[in-house]
Amino acid sequence: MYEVIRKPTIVDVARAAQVSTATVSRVLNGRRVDPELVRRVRAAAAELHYRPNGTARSLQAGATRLIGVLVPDLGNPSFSELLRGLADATGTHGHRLLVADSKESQDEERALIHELALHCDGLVLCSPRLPLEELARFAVGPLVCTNREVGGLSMSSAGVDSYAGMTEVVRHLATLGHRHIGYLAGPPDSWSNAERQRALGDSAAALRLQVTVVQAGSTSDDGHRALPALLAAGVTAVVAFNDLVAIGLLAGLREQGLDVPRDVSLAGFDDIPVAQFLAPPLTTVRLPTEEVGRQAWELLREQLQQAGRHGTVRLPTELVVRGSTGPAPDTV
Amino acid sequence: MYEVIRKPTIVDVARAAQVSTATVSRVLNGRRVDPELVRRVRAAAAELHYRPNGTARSLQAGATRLIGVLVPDLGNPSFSELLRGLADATGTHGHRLLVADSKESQDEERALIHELALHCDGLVLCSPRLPLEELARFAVGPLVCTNREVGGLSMSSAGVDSYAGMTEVVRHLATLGHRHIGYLAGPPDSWSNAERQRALGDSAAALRLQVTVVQAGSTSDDGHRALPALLAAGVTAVVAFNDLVAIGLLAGLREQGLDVPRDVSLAGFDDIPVAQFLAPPLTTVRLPTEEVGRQAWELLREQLQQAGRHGTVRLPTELVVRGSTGPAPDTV
DNA sequence: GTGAAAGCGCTAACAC
DNA sequence: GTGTTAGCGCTTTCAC
Repeated sequence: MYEVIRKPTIVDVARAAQVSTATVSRVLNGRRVDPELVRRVRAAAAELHYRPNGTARSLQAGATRLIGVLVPDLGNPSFSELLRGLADATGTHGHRLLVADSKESQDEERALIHELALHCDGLVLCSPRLPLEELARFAVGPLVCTNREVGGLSMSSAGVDSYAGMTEVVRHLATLGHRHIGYLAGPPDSWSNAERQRALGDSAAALRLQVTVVQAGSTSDDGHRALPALLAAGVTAVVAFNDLVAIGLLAGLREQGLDVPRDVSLAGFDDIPVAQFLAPPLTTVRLPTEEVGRQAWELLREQLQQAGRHGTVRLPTELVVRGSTGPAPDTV
Repeated sequence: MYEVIRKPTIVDVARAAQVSTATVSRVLNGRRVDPELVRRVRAAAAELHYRPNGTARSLQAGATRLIGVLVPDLGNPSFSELLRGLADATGTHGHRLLVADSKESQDEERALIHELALHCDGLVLCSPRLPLEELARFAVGPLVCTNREVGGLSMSSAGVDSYAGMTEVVRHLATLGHRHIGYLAGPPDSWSNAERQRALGDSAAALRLQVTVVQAGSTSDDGHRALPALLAAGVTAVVAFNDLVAIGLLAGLREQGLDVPRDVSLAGFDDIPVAQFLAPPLTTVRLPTEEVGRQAWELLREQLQQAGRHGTVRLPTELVVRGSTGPAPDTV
């Protein structure tokens, strides 16, 4: 008996079991087959350490059961959470995730979308940074964007209502007596950021508040760096693009000997797990990020079942008031 | 001109360009071809919106350029970081990541490994929870484990030197005068946890320190819940399985009116990004997690190039002393 | 330099 | 029930 060097195929199993490849296939896929033959096939497969080739199956089936996911930054906990929701939902339907990180680069994003599309049945683009008209070109296959408006294009969209969330947090701050609010802006290409900034502008106008926008980013370091500009502006409350940014700012304020919320109130977006454990616990707009992932899969599944059937899901946010926001300090 | 309903294949392009499929293939893959034909093929491909089928390519090539990655919890920032390193490294070699989350379940882990293996050229198992002997059965293809000893088995291993890290942090605490140290243990199946606990035991014995181990887990909630047991034991310093757990405990201590580090010193593992922004900033054992991901790819790549060629990489840790550890309180 | 044809490993008609 | 065979879409000899 000679060792098979190359990986055993269904042909090898068939030969060893003295049956046809069709029978092997049937046994492997649980079709009705004579018990004796089942036994022989099973034995041969085990003997040869046979493992079916997924690629060949996919080619034959015309589908890979792979879903491509593109995120701007794998390190951001809020994308991890989305990924988790997505992995969970797709997993129950036997689909797996092909994950790529565009590192906030539009060029990478473009290249990766092209590449992922070759291997996947559908694509989920998380907070894509590419302009809408360019995204439209990829809408040839099943496609869902998260946290990104898609206009009337033939793709689906799942996201949260950032506008309402921001409106709510601004109202909360206004109620506490704050008249000058700072905003630590997120990545310039981020649609969520634009949406939050727009809501802030609208709310501030309606409530006659002053607003100072400082460009930050999406990480704690970005928030930390933004402190000086914020202090110079003389705001009494700050809303950060996300919790990570808020955390960086919080640390900076503490280093300056400023107390939160006595001297400055602070709120974030996301409600990442650590938010509640900070000192003070962070007031934040909770986003159902994991649920966005699950909804994205549902939308994609609809497209998979019936091409061209796209929809939009916008999930509500919830203001979680904790210790980092308080009454505005008395002003002279 | 009728619309092609099914996706256009290389045959459609060949027909439209009046050339053979071989020529189309050559053009697509940048082989030498008559410029005029190149033009025609390009035009036809564009006209038909042709996209090559990645599955067919993979089948023909005998490789998918897909790497399966299994993590116990996608929500844990330290796995995100590893994923990032891995995505980065594999990406530069044209490989993509097939990601699955076992949710800390051994059954899921087993099932997912089987499934991933069908579609991938190689596997990276992050902190696998399955017993070693079972893992060995999967070592038929290229395989790398992270943060897991693999004995003499035919697989590679990339990880950090948890033992040395724990030894260092214990010495640090002993130097500060602590004589009774608490350990918030991680997931029971985690090899890293076992390693850290072993190091703690050894160090404590050498330094004649008392140790109290409290079972926690890997999340902040786990750390938070462990507080009562720890207080009852009367420790003056605590080492947590990871930073997340430490954060939960830190919040709990604060709620009890206890000051860190005046009343209790606290240290974690990982040095996740928020660690430095906490109040007080967290003393922790920094693990080069992203680098572990990169090294895992290098080890896998070696196996891909030459079957059976496995190795082990153990990266050094670094104690980062911040504000959460201080002198032991005077004891009566 | 180009085309015809074989074949990657599997499944699904289709005959028997 | 089981075997034979034709593909799935692509790349790659091998002739020409």
